[in-house]
Amino acid sequence: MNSTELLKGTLTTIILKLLADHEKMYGYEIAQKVKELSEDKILLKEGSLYPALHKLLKEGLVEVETKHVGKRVRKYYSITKQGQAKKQLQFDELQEFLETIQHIIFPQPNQLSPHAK
Amino acid sequence: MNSTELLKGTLTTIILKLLADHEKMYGYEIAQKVKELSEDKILLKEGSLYPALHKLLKEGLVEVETKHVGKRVRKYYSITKQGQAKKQLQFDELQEFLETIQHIIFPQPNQLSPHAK
DNA sequence: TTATAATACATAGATATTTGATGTATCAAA
DNA sequence: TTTGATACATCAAATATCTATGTATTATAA
Repeated sequence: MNSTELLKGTLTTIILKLLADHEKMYGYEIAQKVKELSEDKILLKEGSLYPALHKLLKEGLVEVETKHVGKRVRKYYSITKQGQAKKQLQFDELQEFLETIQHIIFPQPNQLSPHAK
Repeated sequence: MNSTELLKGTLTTIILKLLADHEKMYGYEIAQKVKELSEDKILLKEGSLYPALHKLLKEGLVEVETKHVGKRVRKYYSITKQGQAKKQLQFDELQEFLETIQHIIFPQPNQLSPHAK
């Protein structure tokens, strides 16, 4: 019931967003970026991240390229055209959801509604 | 992967919020209210609502009063003092989460930051 | 030099939430 | 009298994420 619950449904959206912005990133890098951008509030666990990436790959929303750095392997992921489209869909959905939830939970009238019902 | 995923973790927050505002409501009424407030975007299913109410009851966050309307039974729920406190905690968590997620996903500078990084 | 932490991948089992399906029953309206 | 709305309820299934665990490399600190 900590805020990790709230994360559900947003993980792939976040990943697609980062890949849309960065053109290629590897798993560990994504996790670090999320940590950084969220100011340590969202800590992606490997057990969430890697399966999510594999799923995105299977769905054709990202593609992967393996690189060897020293003796280490890095798997760079990049977003596909399909992934871009999916990202947009998820953005719209998320945007709408955020508005809806704020509408319910924090019903302060916004800038343009002088007479809230 | 529809927006119902996004709902996870917010259901009890929504219920507590409505009960905090309305002092007593019965299940069906809650479902209708959510439907109304969300403009038909969030449709609470019975299979989600009733178990959630039962759980809140068991945790002492709400209390219940049975009323008979004609031959029908209605169970009116009201929020407890504990529930109020919990609601506040969840509000704070949600608020923070919404800010964080918007920070990641929709990084447009808001009204008061002329020089976004 | 050796232990520890960070980097980098991976998977399996446990957990929790919600949905879908199904059930009972009352009441109002067509 | 049939349909739809009201009003409760529960269970099996689906889904997503986390915890825990594992392997291995590299850098840093002791």
